[in-house]
Amino acid sequence: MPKIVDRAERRRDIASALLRIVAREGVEAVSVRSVATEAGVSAGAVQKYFSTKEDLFRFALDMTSELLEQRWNTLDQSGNLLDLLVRLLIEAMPLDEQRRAEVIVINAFTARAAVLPSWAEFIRTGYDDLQKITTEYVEKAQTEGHVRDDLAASDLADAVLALSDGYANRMLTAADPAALVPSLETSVRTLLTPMQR
Amino acid sequence: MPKIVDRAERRRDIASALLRIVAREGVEAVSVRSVATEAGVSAGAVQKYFSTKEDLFRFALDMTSELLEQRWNTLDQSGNLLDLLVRLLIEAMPLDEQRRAEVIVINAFTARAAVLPSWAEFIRTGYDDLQKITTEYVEKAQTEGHVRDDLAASDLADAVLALSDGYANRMLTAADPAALVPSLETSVRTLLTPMQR
DNA sequence: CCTTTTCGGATACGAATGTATTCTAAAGGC
DNA sequence: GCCTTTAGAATACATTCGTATCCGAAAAGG
Repeated sequence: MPKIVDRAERRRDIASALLRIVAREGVEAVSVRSVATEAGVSAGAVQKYFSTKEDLFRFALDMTSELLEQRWNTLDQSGNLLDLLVRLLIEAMPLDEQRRAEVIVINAFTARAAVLPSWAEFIRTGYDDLQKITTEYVEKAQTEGHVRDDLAASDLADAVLALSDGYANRMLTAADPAALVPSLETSVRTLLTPMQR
Repeated sequence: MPKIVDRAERRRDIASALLRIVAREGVEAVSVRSVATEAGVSAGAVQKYFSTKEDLFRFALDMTSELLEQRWNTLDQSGNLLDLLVRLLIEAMPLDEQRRAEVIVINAFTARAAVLPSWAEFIRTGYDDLQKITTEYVEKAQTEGHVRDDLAASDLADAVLALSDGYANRMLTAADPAALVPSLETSVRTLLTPMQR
């Protein structure tokens, strides 16, 4: 009896529109109406799928994480763990519009989380998970001898995540973002490569 | 004949109010009215000193840079250049309300710069200056033998700035920001210390 | 074919925004 | 002591915002 649509896909469509706006005009350009226009629907339709603006933002953030994860999973898994880690990091850099949007969205959420306790927990949890995964990754790389083991894996993971974040931020406003990639790679390898080569 | 006030100081007062709001409630809580209330004046007074909201933000950003620079200049200059650099970096971390505000403001501006070309140049120039200064600093430290010289100073400077940025961002939402300081110090020293110790 | 349910467009509304304009109170030079 | 200039409060105004409400259209099962 009812008119049936793929609700999940519709939500992704709308969230994608939000991400495009963020990439092109920034977070402050996001409104229910601007997202609706970008998605080619009315504001009422957006409200149908997201009862509130915060819902919409949360969904877009979740979707961003998933997209990033998907891209990681489809990555070339050959080579040693250090080489793979370097590829993962470069994959996370804002080198095209899609990834620019992701970085900007994550930044925007971090900024909000710095000030809204409820969001802080959300972001912190995500970050802690990432830190944990990275630490385990580094530990494995250490046992395989591709990463120095004279420092704690968790400290190295912190450093790697900070480097990743810092370079990503820098690339957002750099005249030629891609030009920073070699520097990123050098930094990570320098930090992680075992000594006495 | 006229009523006379210290115009420059008044502007700083108002900009400080903005920074306090940013630290406490985030950038989206900043409006002409909220800043006026925080500064204890009317919205009309704020308009008297800043013709537009963007002027106000720009001034606050400039002031932030100056505050940071001032703090650096009053820092203990003893010890070798690597130790001093580590102190500089820790000094830039958001470990109290004042520095939290600075980091959040800079983040907010970077986010805007990623999307508004006119702001991009502003931020980029500031970043390029910082990169240049840091590079010169690293070069000096290299000639004094406190920093490894098997890598280009400019790459090391990039890495240091990225680490600084990344750790600062992380601390914004971390449950215990100060707990990350040792990790930051270890990372920087590991990256910069000459080999064969 | 008709009825029921959902889709999604249109409109309404109060709050908040940036900015322009207007007004009055005060301060210092003549 | 008056007069000019400025500080800064008050008010006004058009926009935009998020959200609530209401409506017609379309689709599928009976």
